[in-house]
Amino acid sequence: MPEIRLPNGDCLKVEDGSTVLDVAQKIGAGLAKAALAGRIDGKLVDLRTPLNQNVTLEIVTSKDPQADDVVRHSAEHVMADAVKQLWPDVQIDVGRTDHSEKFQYDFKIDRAFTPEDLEKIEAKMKEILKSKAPFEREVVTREEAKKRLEEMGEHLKISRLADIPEGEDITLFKHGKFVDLCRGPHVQSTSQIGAVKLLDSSASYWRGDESNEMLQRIYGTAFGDKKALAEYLERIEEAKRRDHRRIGKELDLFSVSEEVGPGLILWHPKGALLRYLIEEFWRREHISGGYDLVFTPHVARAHLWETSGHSSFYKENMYSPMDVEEQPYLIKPMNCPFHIQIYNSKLRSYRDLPFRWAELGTVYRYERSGVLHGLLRVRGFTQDDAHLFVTPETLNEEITRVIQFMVHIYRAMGFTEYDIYLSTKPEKAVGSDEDWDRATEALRQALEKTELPFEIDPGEGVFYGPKIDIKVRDSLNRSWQCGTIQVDFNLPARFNLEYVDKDGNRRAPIMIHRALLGSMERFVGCLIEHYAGALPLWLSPVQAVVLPISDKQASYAKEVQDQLVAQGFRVEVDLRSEKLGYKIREAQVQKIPYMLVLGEREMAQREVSIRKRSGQQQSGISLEGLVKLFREEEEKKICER
RNA sequence: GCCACCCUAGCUCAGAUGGUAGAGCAACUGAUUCGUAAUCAGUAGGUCGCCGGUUCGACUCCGGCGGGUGGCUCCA
Repeated sequence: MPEIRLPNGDCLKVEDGSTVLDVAQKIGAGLAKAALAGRIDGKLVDLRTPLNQNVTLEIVTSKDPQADDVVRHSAEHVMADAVKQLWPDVQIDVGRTDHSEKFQYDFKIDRAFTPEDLEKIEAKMKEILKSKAPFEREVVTREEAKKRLEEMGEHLKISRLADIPEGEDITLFKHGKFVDLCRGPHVQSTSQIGAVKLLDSSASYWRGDESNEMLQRIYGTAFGDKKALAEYLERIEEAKRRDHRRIGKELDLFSVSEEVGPGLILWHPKGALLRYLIEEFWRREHISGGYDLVFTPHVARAHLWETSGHSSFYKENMYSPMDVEEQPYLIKPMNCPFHIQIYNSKLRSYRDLPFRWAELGTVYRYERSGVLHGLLRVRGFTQDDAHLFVTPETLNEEITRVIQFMVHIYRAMGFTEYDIYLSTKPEKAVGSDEDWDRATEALRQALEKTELPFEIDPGEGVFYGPKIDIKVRDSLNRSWQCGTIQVDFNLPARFNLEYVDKDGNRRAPIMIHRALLGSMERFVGCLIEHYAGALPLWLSPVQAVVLPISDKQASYAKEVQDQLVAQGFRVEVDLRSEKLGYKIREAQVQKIPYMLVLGEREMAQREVSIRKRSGQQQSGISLEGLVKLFREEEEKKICER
């Protein structure tokens, strides 16, 4: 008789063949009713999983962080069921529930689902939920599973059978008449899926490979109750309101012109000012952080890219060569070979190392039309790049230093939470396994030293080396790929980089490639969404607008503007003969941090009244007081929203 | 690039079944001088993304191209 250990420390003896659900029933009827899944030794399992050995078991109810995943996974089955009922010839592939609050399922069908189809499917799903069909689990042999799937005409699914490792139970899950090859976990019955909503449909390649046929994928979400769904939909609306493309237009920050070409950003004056402010901060911090700034050209002879390996390993992202006096030249997709040329311009000594060379380097990469997206994915962008040339002795120390510097910069920009990934050797790669191991190990050790939590992302490194990717979390808890740190033994070898060591021997330096913000384009897009356009004072293109109540205060208004401008602030004045409410609304829509209201009173006292974009008001502020207030807020870099 | 959808005034959007277009906001002009998110009136503004086809006639139907959106794949 297996012994089951419970979270409260209790031990429970159960009969052979008892399931997770049986245990829930034994502990309490109420708990059994609320049970959505189990967790055995930390791993999520289906309620119907038999307990054959001594384990630690936790019953997952709606309060569990993973509860929604179970609900969504169950909804996946319900959706596949609904689609099969509506289109009996459809073949199901697989579903997926990730942690993005969505589930999906792929279908082989010779049409694309329309929004009306989704409505029909959703209606059918709701019928199924009402039917309160219980989920049933059946363990079968491989042959039996194959036979059953063949009978159902699920040929795509049969190929998935081969993915199940030998020795693992092959389980079929059934609710109503619908049977699916699946591992679970599922809720007890469809009635526990409180709310479903289909979100979208699109095509996707079978097994994610673009040489395969396309399947139709439907995305949906599900929650235990309707309130949670409503909150989710509200979050989606909020994300739409913050869309940097929308805010970028509203605040007149940037645009893309069909005439110029897709993925090529035009920075309008206010957007350019925002970028300038970030860049100035970036340059100052780099100089004080031990970096040197460099500038390099936008094109180089094709030969340079052959030496670097880009011509073979990065070809699909590079634009066609141009002819310059019968020599082929290429537009740069990366800055590294140029910095390498600077390194190679003279003989280097170990005493000179490390070099830390930073450049806001504009690169051009061919991105397929379908992937372009606002400022986040473009064809021409400026990386906040740097290359460090270091000796093996200081490699780890330098990586640690880069990570710490990066965190410092992110904090200043208002980002305090990160997801960090260590990406290892990809399939297409240059260099020996030994170098790759050394480089990967260096990154890992540096990360461990900083005590920042990270995950391994296998096979996701760049062709010349492994990397650390840093994603910042925004105010909606979404994560954005920004920084990257890469260790590289390959380019130094390809370009024969060397330095003279203490003993007089020549050795190869190691390169660290790194970008913190990623690119100015992406980072500004990210900032806009993080702050919903309400940028902190130090980054606001317009920091304050002076609003005289009537024409009588016009000259005083200009005087206030002039004085603040003279103090280095970015201040506008609205002299139009509009009512105060109108001017405030406009400033509010423009997300200007401070509105300075001037009427008879203020003019007489030579003061201003302030209204923050938060709605907060304060009157009787002297100009000196205002300057002090602004300076302090700029210094803090923190934004009140 | 692939799949689906979309493209009407600067912006947001209306415009069954084919008969060459409208609203709100913005802009401009005038009046208003009004204390914390929209004062009133008037004016102007569109070869309905582009090219071709069908038709007596196309913003509406068909085809091609361009651009966009959501995915797939890829990525700073």
